[in-house]
Amino acid sequence: MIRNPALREVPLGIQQKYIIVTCNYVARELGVTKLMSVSHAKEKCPRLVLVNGEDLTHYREMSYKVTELLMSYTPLVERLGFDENFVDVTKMVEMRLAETPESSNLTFNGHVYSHVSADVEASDHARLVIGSHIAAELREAMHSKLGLTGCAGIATNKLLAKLVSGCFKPNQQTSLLPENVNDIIGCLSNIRKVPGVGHQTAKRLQALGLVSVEDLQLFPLSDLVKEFGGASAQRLKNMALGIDDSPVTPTGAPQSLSDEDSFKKMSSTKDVLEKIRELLSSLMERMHKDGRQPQTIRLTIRRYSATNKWFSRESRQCPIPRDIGHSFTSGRTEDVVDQLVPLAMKLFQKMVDSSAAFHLTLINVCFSNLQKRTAATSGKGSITSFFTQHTSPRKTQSFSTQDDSSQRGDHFTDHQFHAHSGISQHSSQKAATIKSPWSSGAELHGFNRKQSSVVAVKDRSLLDVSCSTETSDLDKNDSKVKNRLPPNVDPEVFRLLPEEIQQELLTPIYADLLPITSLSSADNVPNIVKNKSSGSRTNSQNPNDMKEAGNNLYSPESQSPADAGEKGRGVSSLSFPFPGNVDPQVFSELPSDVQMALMSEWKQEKPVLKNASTRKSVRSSTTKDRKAQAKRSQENSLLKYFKPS
DNA sequence: AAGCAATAG
DNA sequence: GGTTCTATTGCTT
Repeated sequence: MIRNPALREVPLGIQQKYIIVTCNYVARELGVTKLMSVSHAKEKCPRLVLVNGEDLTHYREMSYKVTELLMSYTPLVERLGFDENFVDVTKMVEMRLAETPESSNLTFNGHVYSHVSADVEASDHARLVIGSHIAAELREAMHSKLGLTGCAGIATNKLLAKLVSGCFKPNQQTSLLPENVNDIIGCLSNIRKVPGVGHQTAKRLQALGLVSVEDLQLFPLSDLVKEFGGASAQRLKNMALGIDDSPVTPTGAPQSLSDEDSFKKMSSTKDVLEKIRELLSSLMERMHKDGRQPQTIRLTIRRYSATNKWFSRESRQCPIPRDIGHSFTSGRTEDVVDQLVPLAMKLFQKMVDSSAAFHLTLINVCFSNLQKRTAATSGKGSITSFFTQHTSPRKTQSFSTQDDSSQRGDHFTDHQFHAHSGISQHSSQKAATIKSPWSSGAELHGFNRKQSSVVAVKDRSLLDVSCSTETSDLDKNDSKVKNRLPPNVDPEVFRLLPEEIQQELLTPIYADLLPITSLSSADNVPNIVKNKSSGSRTNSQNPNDMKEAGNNLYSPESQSPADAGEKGRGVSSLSFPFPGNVDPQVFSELPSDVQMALMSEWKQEKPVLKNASTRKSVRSSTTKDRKAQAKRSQENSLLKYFKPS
C-alpha cells in the first residue's frame, strides 16, 4: 500500500530479492513489467523507485481486513490468495429481490460481458442485476473504509465469476449472463487459462492433443477418464464447459502460518541456525497475535541443484511437545523460540548431513495444526478471534432449498458505464488470464499487481464477490439426485436410517411417487460475484477505524450446488467392480458425474468422499471440517451409501 | 501423521 | 515459465 500519494506519480517497483514482483502504472508505461529482474528494470527506467516487499505483514493484514469487511455482509466469503475473495451473495440477492417492486429500474451496475450494458434487458436477469449492485456496494465499502480499489466479476459460479472479473481492468466490474458462458470460456485458446488447470495438467492434456478449451470440450469423456480417472476427468470437462458446482466455502482463520527466506547460498550449520531463529521469531510474533497454539512444526528446505531444477522442496515435521506448547501461552515469545530452535535443528538434521557439504537456497518454517486457546486468554480483536468465533453453528441444511454457490468477480470501481461495444473476445481473454491485477485505479493509485502477487505492497488487497442470481435452466443433475429423497426427509436423518430402508427410499419406483421438490423453479440459480481489490489507499484514510468487525457473523447456511451437470455418456461401458449393495437400476439413473465419482471410489482412484462423519476429533473443527461439511451437503450424502462395504 | 505434488495469487 | 512468499488441498505412504 502506498500511503504516500507522491509515490503514485513516480515509477515504483516492489522488490523481492532481485526481482520486481509488481509495479505501478507509471513504471509500466516506462517499460517495467512484473517479474523483471531489478537490473533489467533499472536499465529501462533509471529513475525507478524501489520498495522492498519481502515482508508481507502489512499486506497480509490488509488482506484480512478486506475479508472481514466482506464478512460483515455475509459469512460466505472464501479467500483465494491474499488478494481475491469469492462471496456467495445468493441469499442477499433473494432478500433484495423479495423487496424490490416489479417496476423498479433494473439496470446493471458496471459492464456486462459482451454487451453494452444499457442495452441488456435487465428484467430477464434480475438476480444478476442485483448481484451487480451488491458488488458495487462492496467495492465502495472497500474504498471508503479501507481505501482500496479493485475489480469484481458477477456470475453464477466461482469459475465464471473469476474469469469475468478481469475483463475490465482497473477498478471496474463485469457481469456475465448465462447465455454468454460459452463465449467467455469456449474461446480460451489455451486450457492453461482455465482456473484449476496448472502446468502439469496442461501438459498431460497436451499429450492427448488438447490445447484449446474447445479441444477439451469436444474430447470424449471416456478417453479423458482413461488419463485422469473419473472424478478428475469430469471436473476438467465441466470446467471446459463453464460448469462449476463447488460451493463458496468460508475460509475462516488460516490453518498454518509460515515464514521463509530464499538466498543464493547457505552452507553452514551456524547460518542455518541463525536463519531458523530469525524465522521462528517472526512466526512467534504472528502466532501471538493470532492467539492460537500450533501443535506441529515443519521445516522445509530447497537445495541447490545444477540441473536448475529449482523445484522440489523437502520437509520434515514433528509435533510440538506439550511442555513447549504450554510456554506458548504464558511465556514470552523469545523463550518459546529458544525451545523451538533445537527442535527445528533436529528436523534440519534429518534432511541434511551437516558433516558433508551442502548448499541450500531456501528455508521455510511452518506452524500448523493450530488450536484455539482456552477461552480466557483469547480476546483482543485479533484476526482470528474474528474468524474463530463463529466456528460454527453451521447447520447443514436440507436439500430442498437450494441455494448455492456463487462465484466471484473482481474489480472495484465506482461504477461506470461503459460503452464499449463488444468486448473483444481476445482482449478480454487476455485480461482474464492476467487476473489478479490490482489494478490500480486510475485515479487513485497506482499500483497494479498481477499475477504473482505477492507482495509487498501492502495496501492492496482484493476481493471477489460472488453472488447468485438466476439460475434457471441448467438442469442440475444434482437436483435430480436430491429429488430422489422425499422432500420432507432431512438428509442428515436419512443417513442414520438402516441401509435397507435407505435403499428402499431410493428405489426408482418409489422415487417416482415422490413429489418433485419445488426447486426447479427457474430462479434458483446462484450467482456469484467476485471481487478483487487493488490497492492503494487513498490518502487520508484512517487505517485504524476498523473496530471490531467481528461479531456480526451471521449463522452460515449451507449452500447447495448450482450448476448443471452434463449429460453423461457411456459410463456403463466401462468395466469396474460393481458393489453388491448397489442397485444397478438406481446407479444407471444417477447423473454421470455422480456415477463417475462412485466408480472412482470403487476403483480406489480418487475417493470422492472423504471420511464420513465419524471423526470425533478433539480439535476444534475449522476450515477443513467446514469444507467437508459444505461439500457433503452439496454433494449429497447419498453417495456414501453406495460405498462398498 | 508425514511428506510431497499441484495449484494458486 | 520462472522469479518471491505464502497458503491450501489431495495424493501416497
